[in-house]
Amino acid sequence: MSGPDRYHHGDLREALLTAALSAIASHGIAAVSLRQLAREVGVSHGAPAHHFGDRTGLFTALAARGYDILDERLRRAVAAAPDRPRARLAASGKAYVLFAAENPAYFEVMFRPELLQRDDPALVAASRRAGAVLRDAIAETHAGPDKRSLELEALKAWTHAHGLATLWLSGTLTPAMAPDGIAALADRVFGIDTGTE
Amino acid sequence: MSGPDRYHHGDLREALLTAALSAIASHGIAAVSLRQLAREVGVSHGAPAHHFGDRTGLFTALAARGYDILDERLRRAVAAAPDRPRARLAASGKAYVLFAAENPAYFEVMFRPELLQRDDPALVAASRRAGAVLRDAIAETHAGPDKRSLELEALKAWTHAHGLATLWLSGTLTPAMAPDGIAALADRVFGIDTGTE
DNA sequence: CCCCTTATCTAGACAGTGACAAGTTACGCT
DNA sequence: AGCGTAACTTGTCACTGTCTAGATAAGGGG
Repeated sequence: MSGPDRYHHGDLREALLTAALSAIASHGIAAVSLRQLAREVGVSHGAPAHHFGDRTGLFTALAARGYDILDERLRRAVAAAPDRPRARLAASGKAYVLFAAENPAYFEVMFRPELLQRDDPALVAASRRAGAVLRDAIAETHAGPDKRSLELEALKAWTHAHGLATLWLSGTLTPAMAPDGIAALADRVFGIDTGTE
Repeated sequence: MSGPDRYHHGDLREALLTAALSAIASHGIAAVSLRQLAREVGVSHGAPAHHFGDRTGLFTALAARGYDILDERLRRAVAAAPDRPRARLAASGKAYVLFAAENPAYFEVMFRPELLQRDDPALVAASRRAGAVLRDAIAETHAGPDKRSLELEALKAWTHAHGLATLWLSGTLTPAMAPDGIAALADRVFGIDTGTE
């Protein structure tokens, strides 16, 4: 019962998720089909439905996992940054962009609401966790309890990082704009001093 | 030959484009099918292929049209803004976000590279035209010929506007972040003085 | 007026898809 | 040992994009 062709796969859910991830990375999210994934994993075309119910169920599970990874990346970046508020903010912005650049498949699925079940508990929880990191990093930049302006600063930082990430991933940025890679570009955009300016 | 059921549609290409636009707006881009569009327009399922060749051909034509509208919006905003460089820059950023908010279907299709033929001449030309407006608005904010820093400022403004637009459209922004609509939010993010701060 | 070229559209077929329903197999617990 | 249930298979349905060959209309010489 340990043969490769046993009835029970053993860890089909995990196998499907990783297969989906690499399929998105190599052929784009639109080209991912449940049947193809099932074929790659060596399972019948109806099997995925048991674990994810739906096509959106699979993508939702992937997105939740993506938020977890992003969360961890942000926390590490903030912890490693110099102990100055602005530096922490810039570090988290850069970490956000780098996460997107290094995990395009996760990032892509995370912001495609039509492919997600947005009220899925796991997804909502993971998303909240990651969002809190960014907001905490912002909170340090403000001494006073000006909540209104704090929210605005958080939003500015988020939109900035998100815009850079999506434009980079969509391939819209010309090579002239990013001659030395996304990391260096993020440094410049977020005003991180690398000695080049 | 002016009956509603004549063999030649007369303006099938245009009819398909507008049908696609409203279909995207109401059911999302993933739910748009060539066959459904053909059905709505009252034409056989193979007819669209003649005008667009491909599913991506239709979306490419839509995207090019979107860039033209964005171009015009940006030009008008810059022209109407106060004659101070920073004000023009903020106005163009706001116009970018408002274009996205008011034309979600166009905006969505414009930044979905997997649905587009990115080397289509009409698309490339329209995209270049719109991009030039933003860069010109930036150029005015810089007196010196510091090309490097100019490119950076243009990129910052673009990523900022693009991030805000995509986050707004994806529905990721919580209502608490934008209690008074996207226009007011854009004002705050771009630092346009509306008397609230 | 007829013919022929060209653009436009129809009709049929094919492989592939997501979803659903019903049946089959194996695991785990008592 | 037996049984409940989770895991998976098999078959089917309506639908999709794309390809093909054929039908129809419009227009321009002769």
